[in-house]
Amino acid sequence: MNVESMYEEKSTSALEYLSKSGLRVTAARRSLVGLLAEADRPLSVEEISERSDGRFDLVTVYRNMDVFIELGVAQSIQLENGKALYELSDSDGHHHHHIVCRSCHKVERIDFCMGGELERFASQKGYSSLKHTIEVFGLCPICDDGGDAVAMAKA
Amino acid sequence: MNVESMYEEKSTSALEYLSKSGLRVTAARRSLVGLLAEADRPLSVEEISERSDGRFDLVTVYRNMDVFIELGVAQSIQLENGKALYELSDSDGHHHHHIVCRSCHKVERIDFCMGGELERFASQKGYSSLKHTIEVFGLCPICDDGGDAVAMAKA
DNA sequence: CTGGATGCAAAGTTTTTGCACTTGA
DNA sequence: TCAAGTGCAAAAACTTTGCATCCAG
Repeated sequence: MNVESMYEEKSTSALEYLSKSGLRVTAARRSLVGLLAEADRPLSVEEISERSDGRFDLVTVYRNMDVFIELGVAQSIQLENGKALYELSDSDGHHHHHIVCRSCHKVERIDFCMGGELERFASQKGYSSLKHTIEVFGLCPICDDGGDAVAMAKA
Repeated sequence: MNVESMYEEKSTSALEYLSKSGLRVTAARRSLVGLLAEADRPLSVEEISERSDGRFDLVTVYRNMDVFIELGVAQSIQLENGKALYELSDSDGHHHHHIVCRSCHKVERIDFCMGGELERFASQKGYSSLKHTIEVFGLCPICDDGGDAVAMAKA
């Protein structure tokens, strides 16, 4: 399978799920899902808006990201500064986490998840509808070198 | 040791650390640290402000929480909605995480941390200055019962 | 003393809301 | 058809900045 058809599959399954859930597959939602599917990394609201090229409004991003997350079609990463990045969920339900560079905001995927134990613990405590977030923040190799220089430039 | 002296110890060690770091121990910082030490759970900026009873300004909360976090004296929890809660770090450097009820926002402490493996992984990838966040979100036993009722009321 | 810290007011940023219009099912 | 979804504009919520004043060291 080539890369394009992978994106297509990801989009299609997300849109089908919307439809099955009784929600409409609008032009804006097609674009939004497509754009997220093609992105090689989680995007901020601002980035999504930039890449939309006027096909839909900022408000539509906010409203639909809420919808997508509620539905489980997308998920968000909360950065240290309170801003969020969004990405489509893996269609196979596979769960993963991220390493985020706190300087350049590059996001690297960590393809394993150790949340099971945590959720089991929470479950024992009587909690339901569990979700979890696990993110690692650090300086990536590139920014680590440049880091001191940047710090000095600011001083 | 009674509860009050525990709070006192927590505050004192945080304030001493400020001082050692060359920062001033002001009245506002005393209050702020004291208030966080006495709280039985992480607080939002709004809650901190409410509990300050006019002893310091909202701006002072923002500015000092940044300082405290930079220093490692406090840490934040990013909620699903992008808002943050703040708490003093354990003075022994012991690391812990939380279960947050997504309905009533009650926060329960999870007294173990499985972040070591993650940070090791990130470290191997060349990342430095690592930190991680692990939070579990769910409905607490109380809200789980009420949950349906609330959902119906909204519909 | 004096530079770090604070308070107040004002600006900047991000997110939500209201409402008329459009459109997918 | 006609409610769900959208865009625009305006409001609300949240956070940061500038600057005069204050006070901890």
